[in-house]
Amino acid sequence: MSLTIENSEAPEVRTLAERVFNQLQDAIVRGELAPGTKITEPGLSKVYGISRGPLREAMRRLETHRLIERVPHVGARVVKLSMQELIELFDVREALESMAARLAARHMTAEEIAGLRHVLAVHEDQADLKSGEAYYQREGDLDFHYRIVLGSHNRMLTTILCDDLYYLVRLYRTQFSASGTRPQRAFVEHHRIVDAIEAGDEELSELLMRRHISASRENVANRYAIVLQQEKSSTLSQQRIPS
Amino acid sequence: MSLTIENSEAPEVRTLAERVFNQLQDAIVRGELAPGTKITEPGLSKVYGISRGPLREAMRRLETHRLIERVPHVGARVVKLSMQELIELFDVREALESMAARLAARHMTAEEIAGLRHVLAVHEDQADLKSGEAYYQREGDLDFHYRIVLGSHNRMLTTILCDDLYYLVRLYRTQFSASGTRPQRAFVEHHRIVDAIEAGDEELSELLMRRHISASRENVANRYAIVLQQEKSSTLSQQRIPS
DNA sequence: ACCACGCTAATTGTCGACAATTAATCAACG
DNA sequence: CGTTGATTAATTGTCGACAATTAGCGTGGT
Repeated sequence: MSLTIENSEAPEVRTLAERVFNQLQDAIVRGELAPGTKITEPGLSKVYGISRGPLREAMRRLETHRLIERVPHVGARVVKLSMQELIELFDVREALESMAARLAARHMTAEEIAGLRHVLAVHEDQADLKSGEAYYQREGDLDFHYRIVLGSHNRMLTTILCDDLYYLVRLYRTQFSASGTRPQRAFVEHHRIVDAIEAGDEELSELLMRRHISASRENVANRYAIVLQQEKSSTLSQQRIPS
Repeated sequence: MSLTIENSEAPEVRTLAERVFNQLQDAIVRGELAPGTKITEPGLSKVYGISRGPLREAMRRLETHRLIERVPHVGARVVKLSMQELIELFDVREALESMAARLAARHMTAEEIAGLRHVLAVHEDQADLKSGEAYYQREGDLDFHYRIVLGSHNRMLTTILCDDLYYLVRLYRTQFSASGTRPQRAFVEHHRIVDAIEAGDEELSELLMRRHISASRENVANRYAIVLQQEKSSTLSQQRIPS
């Protein structure tokens, strides 16, 4: 019947390494494993009840996804994210996703565009319910970008963005606990991007996506600057209690 | 003097897995392992005289670099490159390297720019010696792009381009045995890009790099179209010899 | 009191063997 | 003769143990 849909509730990842990789990935992205936490192979192998073999493979995959950092003969620890790297991530996203929008304008099918508009509608309703909160909006925003990347019909681009970078995006959002964009403006921008894609306007699609992500970066940068100042003053007020 | 050059002849890869990974990577990129060749763990472990443990790790790294393709419980084989994927690679490069050029115009130091001009000069001399051949020119061209990416001072961008994609670029060049650009025009374009970077003109640097890679893509596409036609007629003439 | 050296404990790197899954061959049947 | 089925061989996935390297700690000397 279908080619890619699994038959029942358990798609059953074929290998232990893959399963523990997914579990660890989720644990890191959701913040259950704090950044900077040292990861030890015997420890995790006991926790997950598997041998060190598959676990090493899972850790190697986590390393390539930049969710953990390893140094030979020393060990691995969950990535500690810095503002510098967050800006870098936004620059990479700006480059890749603007290209994705251009290709989406060229290749996206009518069905895919319809799905995109549907996501946007649901997205908007949720934000109406809890206006300002924009909690579920994060996943909606991610879904929006995700679908445009898929719409580029560029396998390499899709792999880099969806398999390699989006986990980092989510990790940043949890660690900095900041929603990337204000719903109001983001909605408008999202709609304009879809309009451009539907019109097949490659140049405009690319330009709008570029501005959209650039605005996100500026917004996050400003938020973070404020947080930095708050922590700074807070630290100063607590200086009377050393150590 | 330089940041990325190792201190002597043997930087001493600390682990067996890393060494065999480098060896396999070289073997694949240089074409010693033909595309589509099936890779078997016991076989390679005997060839390289190591156990299957480190070898599996090396193969996993090769997989993430897209140099081999693996399917669970079945095996791995060297990537078979298609024209479709080559175009995809060029699109990704266009997006990332144009961003790199923009950031390079913003962040590149005087020393780095001087090094870039030096590469261009050597590059040109070699092409003067063996005009038309453009054999060493490939490495020179790669070195040029490499340095601009480093000049972006964006660690994430550098990792994606230099560690993940450039091996694929080299692999494509060996498999299709086609130098990406004609030396004449490439030289001019390279010089203009460096000029723009030195002038700190972000917009122009990005635009020129984008055109440069786009032109490369068109050139390769045309060459490949010709090769396709040749093979087509050649196959037709050999149809009298089946099997 | 401070620095240097050696030792110990823990973790990573590596190895060989066993179990599970897959693909292919061969035989039997329609 | 084609097709289906089971058996067999090979490869991958997994495991536990051993070796190598590192970091921390304690001791001794200056």
